[in-house]
Amino acid sequence: MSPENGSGDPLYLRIARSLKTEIISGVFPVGTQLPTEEDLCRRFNVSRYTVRSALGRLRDDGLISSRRGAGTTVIPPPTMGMRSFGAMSIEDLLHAGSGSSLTIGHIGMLTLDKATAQRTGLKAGEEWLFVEALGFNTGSDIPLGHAQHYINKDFAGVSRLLTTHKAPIFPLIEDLFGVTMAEVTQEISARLAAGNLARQLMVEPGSPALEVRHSYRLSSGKIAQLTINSHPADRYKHAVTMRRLKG
Amino acid sequence: MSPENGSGDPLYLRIARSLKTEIISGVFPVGTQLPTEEDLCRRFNVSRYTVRSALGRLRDDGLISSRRGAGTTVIPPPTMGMRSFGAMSIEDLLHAGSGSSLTIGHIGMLTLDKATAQRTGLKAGEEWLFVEALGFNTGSDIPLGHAQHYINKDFAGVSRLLTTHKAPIFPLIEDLFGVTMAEVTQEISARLAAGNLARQLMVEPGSPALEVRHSYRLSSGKIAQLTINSHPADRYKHAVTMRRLKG
DNA sequence: GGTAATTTGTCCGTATGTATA
DNA sequence: ATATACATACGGACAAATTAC
Repeated sequence: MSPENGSGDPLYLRIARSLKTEIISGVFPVGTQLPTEEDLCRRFNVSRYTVRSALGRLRDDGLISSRRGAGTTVIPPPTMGMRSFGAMSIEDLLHAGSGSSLTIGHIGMLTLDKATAQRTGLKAGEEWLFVEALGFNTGSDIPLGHAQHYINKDFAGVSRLLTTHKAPIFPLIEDLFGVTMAEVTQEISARLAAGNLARQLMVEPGSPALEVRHSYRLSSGKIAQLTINSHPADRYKHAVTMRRLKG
Repeated sequence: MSPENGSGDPLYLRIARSLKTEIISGVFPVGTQLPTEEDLCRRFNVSRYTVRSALGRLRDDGLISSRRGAGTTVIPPPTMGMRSFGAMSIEDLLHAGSGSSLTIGHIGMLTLDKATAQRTGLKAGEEWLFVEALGFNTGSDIPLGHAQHYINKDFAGVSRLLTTHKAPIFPLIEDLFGVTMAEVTQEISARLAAGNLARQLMVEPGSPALEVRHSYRLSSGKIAQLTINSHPADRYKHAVTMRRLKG
């Protein structure tokens, strides 16, 4: 097929990427129709099966919607409101209140050593953008929490925006790179604050802390961002209220 | 394919439903392998395309996971499965706590003293049904967590059902008394296990623990049930995975 | 450790059904 | 009613990852 062949990815993924790029770049604006599957078959010189696999991927990403008889339409990106969740992270707390501040302690590329790989579940030797920050209530010198962000190097370009940014990072990545987080996993566990963490949080070593992890996955399964927030137990509680929805 | 056509649904959906029922009913327990695609083709007398469509549906539902070369595995349900962003439903709580057993340590009416009232947020002097229990993984002697349930005395009648009951209590109350929980609040915090709790959980005093509280409110605003679960940090992690809706 | 068998992933061509325009 | 375009379904083939020997 076409000579541009970036990687060893399967055909349908390359086609999906190709179409995605065109959608994002405005070749197929929101609301317009994509070419028919048969047209796409001819254009990419592949079978309809492959085209449908590619379109299925874009559907999973929430970029398009297909209807039998009618064609395939580019739909507006779903702005997902993670905030309806309650306060999920330092950023959410800071963002919500506007009465809070963030100080970034470290930012830069990091090659994961074995210990870090073990702790994060990422692969040792890989390179990630690493951002470390402390969150405060304004006027207070006592940190509310400590955050470590590991950002896929493909999206390391967000780093230049982070120094002035207080909101969650993942919408920034979505906007900037035109990708969509397909899956977010949240893990909450208890731990003890010791050593460096205790010092930064200004608590006694051995005092309890709440660790909240978020991993953001693209539809490809690739992890775009991993965030680890640590909060002293007496300064943070993770609360969610659910209501039964009635139609 | 076959002449009998229970519903107007496409083949692959009927097969997906069929497999889903078998997974849920325990024909294919969590951790086991599903039959190979070829086997399923023979069993349902359909093409591999159709079987793969059905399996794809189960994958989207988070029931199975397939790996090339290795087969298709039934995976454990996320502790709480949310299907869409921002819309967490009470029903998701129903799936909590499968594959575990419960031993009830204490059960009876309790008049709250000041300390307990302070700790629970309930009013001192009120009378509640108090149930204390330890949760285990089936086959294990090491407790997964410790639970305290405070149940509104209006619903104390559930107590006689609890000795044999393993699932969450609130659906039981709903069934038995014909009421509906309108709102559930979940609060997660970190604490240290000490004294009695450490002893019951069989951990060193001073080790970190995760405390998960659920309060169940009726539409009247009355609290029907309050549950406090305490888990050793290394035995329990609170995980939620959120996915975008398909189709 | 290497080879063969197994099993899922990808891709093709074709055909028919069904909702939409 | 007709044409269009997506949805479903079949069969065959090879590739790639894993497992078993």
